[in-house]
Amino acid sequence: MVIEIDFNSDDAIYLQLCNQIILGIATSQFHEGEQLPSVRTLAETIGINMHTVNKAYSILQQEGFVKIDRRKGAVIAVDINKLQALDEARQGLEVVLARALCKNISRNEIHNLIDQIYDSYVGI
Amino acid sequence: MVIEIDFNSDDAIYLQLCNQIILGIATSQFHEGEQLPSVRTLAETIGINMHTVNKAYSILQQEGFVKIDRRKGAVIAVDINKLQALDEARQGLEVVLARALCKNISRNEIHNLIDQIYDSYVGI
DNA sequence: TCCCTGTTATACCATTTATATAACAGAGGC
DNA sequence: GCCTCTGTTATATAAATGGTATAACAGGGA
Repeated sequence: MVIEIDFNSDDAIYLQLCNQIILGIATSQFHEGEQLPSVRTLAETIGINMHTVNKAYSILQQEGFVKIDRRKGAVIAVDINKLQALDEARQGLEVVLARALCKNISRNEIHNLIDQIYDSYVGI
Repeated sequence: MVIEIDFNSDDAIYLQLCNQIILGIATSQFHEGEQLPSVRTLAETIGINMHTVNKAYSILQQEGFVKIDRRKGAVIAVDINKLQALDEARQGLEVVLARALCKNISRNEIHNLIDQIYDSYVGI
């Protein structure tokens, strides 16, 4: 999977890294058990510091998307905690929906966006 | 409207302030044309610095939620740019949905969350 | 033994966040 | 005119964050 970092983004590099990898898992570009590049090689590939990659991996581990093994490095291993995941999804949606509602975006328009994005992730 | 700031939050104070006010608009606790407290009084009320409030108001102005008048201060004035708003909503949803999909949250569960949140905002 | 892995520690610099003062200009009320 | 309210602007400071740069350590595989 190609990981792209926008160095002009407002988002921190380690956050973009996290999001890209999560997106990769969601779109089946990364599959359970697959090894991610080592912190040193990925840092070299992208052209950033080792510690920045390490920070991203550590957060992904903490959030239950990978497990880190001293031998193999970071391995995709999604830990499912449905209740917690639902709660986090709700919190994220609340922020997005408040903005959308202010801007006169209808409930249906949001539902349509959801379907579009889900389709693009899982394949139609 | 009561504005609550969590000083232990990871989110910056000015960001929490923005989100609270946007939430207030979405839930009709603030209505078009209503004046927000002056930067000094709101800062005093919350117990933070004037410039922190000023930063939040400036961002809200930039994002098209308020207009700032030297005489009246910040006034709720939502500027509707549907295309841009839809695009921003999509970007926000993409991040939330990627995480949700990884954690085995179904499309229907998301749709239900959307309905719940929308209902809680506009009143059933 | 050598090399690869993550881990840890330290230092450094730039940016961001938040605070603290201070002063300025426009507008409204008296 | 005077006072007071608005936002605006300019500094300065302290703390936290983001990112980089080195270096060294320990575990495991070839």
